[in-house]
Amino acid sequence: MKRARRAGGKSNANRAVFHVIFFGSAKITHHAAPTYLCGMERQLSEQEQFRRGALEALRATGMNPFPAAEVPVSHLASQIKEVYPTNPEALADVCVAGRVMTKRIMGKASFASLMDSSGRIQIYVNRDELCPEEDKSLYNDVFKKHLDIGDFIAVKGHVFTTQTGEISVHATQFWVLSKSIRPLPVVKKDAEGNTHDAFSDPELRYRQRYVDLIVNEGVKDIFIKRTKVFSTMRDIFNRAGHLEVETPILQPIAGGAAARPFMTHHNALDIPLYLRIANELYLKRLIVGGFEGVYEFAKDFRNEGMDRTHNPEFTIMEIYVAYKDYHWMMDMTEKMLEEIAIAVTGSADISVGGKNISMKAPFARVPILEAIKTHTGLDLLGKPEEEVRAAAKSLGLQVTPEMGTGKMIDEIFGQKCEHHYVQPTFITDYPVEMSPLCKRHREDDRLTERFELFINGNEIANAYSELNDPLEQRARFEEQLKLSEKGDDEAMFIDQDFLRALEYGMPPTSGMGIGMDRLTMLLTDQSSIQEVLLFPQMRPEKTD
RNA sequence: GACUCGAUAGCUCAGCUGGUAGAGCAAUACACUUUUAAUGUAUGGGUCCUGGGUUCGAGCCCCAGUCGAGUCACCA
Repeated sequence: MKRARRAGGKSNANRAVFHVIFFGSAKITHHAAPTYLCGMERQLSEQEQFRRGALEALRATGMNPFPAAEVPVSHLASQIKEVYPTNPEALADVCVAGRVMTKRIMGKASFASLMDSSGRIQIYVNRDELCPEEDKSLYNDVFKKHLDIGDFIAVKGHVFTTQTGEISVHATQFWVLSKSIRPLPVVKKDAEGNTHDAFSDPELRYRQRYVDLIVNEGVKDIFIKRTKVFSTMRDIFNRAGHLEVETPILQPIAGGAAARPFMTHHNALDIPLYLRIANELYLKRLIVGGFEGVYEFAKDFRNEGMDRTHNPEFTIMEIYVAYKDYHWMMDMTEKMLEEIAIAVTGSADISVGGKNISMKAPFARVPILEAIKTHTGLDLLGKPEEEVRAAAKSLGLQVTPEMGTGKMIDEIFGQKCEHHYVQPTFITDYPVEMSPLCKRHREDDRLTERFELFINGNEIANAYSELNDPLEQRARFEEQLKLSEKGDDEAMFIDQDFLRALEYGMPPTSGMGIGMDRLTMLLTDQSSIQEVLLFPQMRPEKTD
């Protein structure tokens, strides 16, 4: 009953729209009446006033500038361009809908281009075909005067090619779907493909991402590719039988990483809560619980500085697989990244900032102390803290007394080695002090079974053979506590529940986190994280 | 957090030595029935980021602030 009534209402509305548009014919005078300025808190620009005038003028013809009815779209712009060259007869009666992006009026004939989700298509409108009767107001007033760049319209007609060879829709009917009352930046491209008057101010582009997506070619494509990165990775994991899960974002202890958290408060429980900085400890609890492969695309939050590669909220994919080690994880990762690169860019060879990078597996594997030896000549394997400190100083690094061996080695690698690894390289076997959640190396207990993957000099992934000895894990947390007392504000908290879980027993497990934003930056050749986030964090706009 | 650069019309940008605020696109009006950065003619459009100061006079010089970009620091 309810459904039937709704369906009936819809088709009536459809008829009503056609009726008012094609038969309404009030004489239109164009001026910006002051009535619709009443109650506006903001001074309107001249162009906004003209557009509100056009909106009222459309209403004065009896037309609804914001009709409710479903639009009977038959083709996307891209489909028309695809089909026409081989089968033009199939396009004798099409209906396309989209946003008006350009308008060229040439007296009794006009061109406009419509943009839909697939791209642009030109439409051609001829006065006497649109208005075969005496009354030419639909063309002279509605199309020529009240239709603006940015408006949504639909047109019906047949597809043809113009004298200059452009596939176009020869419109015999059109109707307004939604009026735009704010002028859009008009970005033009010339015959040589040069862009003119680009909408390029980064502040405006990020704050008004909707405008950026409309007028800047290629922006949509970055986000389509971003989604492709996620969906390809998800497919690979699902194919392997791993389970996608969700774990808490509000956590009583922000664990699993070294970072300053955002803090919030739960009113009913009257307790502080933290926004997660990682989900590692929760996913490992699930391995304890008997799942053998779990993963999550997790929004993490870190209350730290913002720059070209850091946004306060960002996305990490973490995966944990039981009975595997970090060698297995490297094998899996390199194959996966090759597959994703091909899926997203069409090739395993990608170009990043003018550099050619091969994402073809296998990737190089270099122990961190070997990397330091190669790039500094210093052999730090098994060296006591004082010797490492002296080495760091000799390399011109700032070292403080509270920095342990691990931190200093990390510093040396970061400053002197990291940027050399442009081609994908697994840096392995980090000192145990830097990796409190990672299992000791099976052959050298000063090291851990850990790797970080570097591509284009940036860290993309971080993985371990996970530490599953509950007593050693407790001891490592206690080491962190000491670091914290020494003044390291990033040292980890002790998560007692996580330790309790490990005490029940966790199978040998390998885990990895991949920075999804940075992976997307790499695969879309973007040097700023803001270009791969739809809505990057910004300071609030001033409101007056 | 430090340093550098920037903010002028809807968009992109000029603006000289401190002397009435400029261009292109967009807009408005007219012309133009296959154009495409359409074209031609005419016209309108400004809190020069904000607040102080110097000066007869500030878009421009000085001070403070806001917002953004870049570099560095921080950041597994």
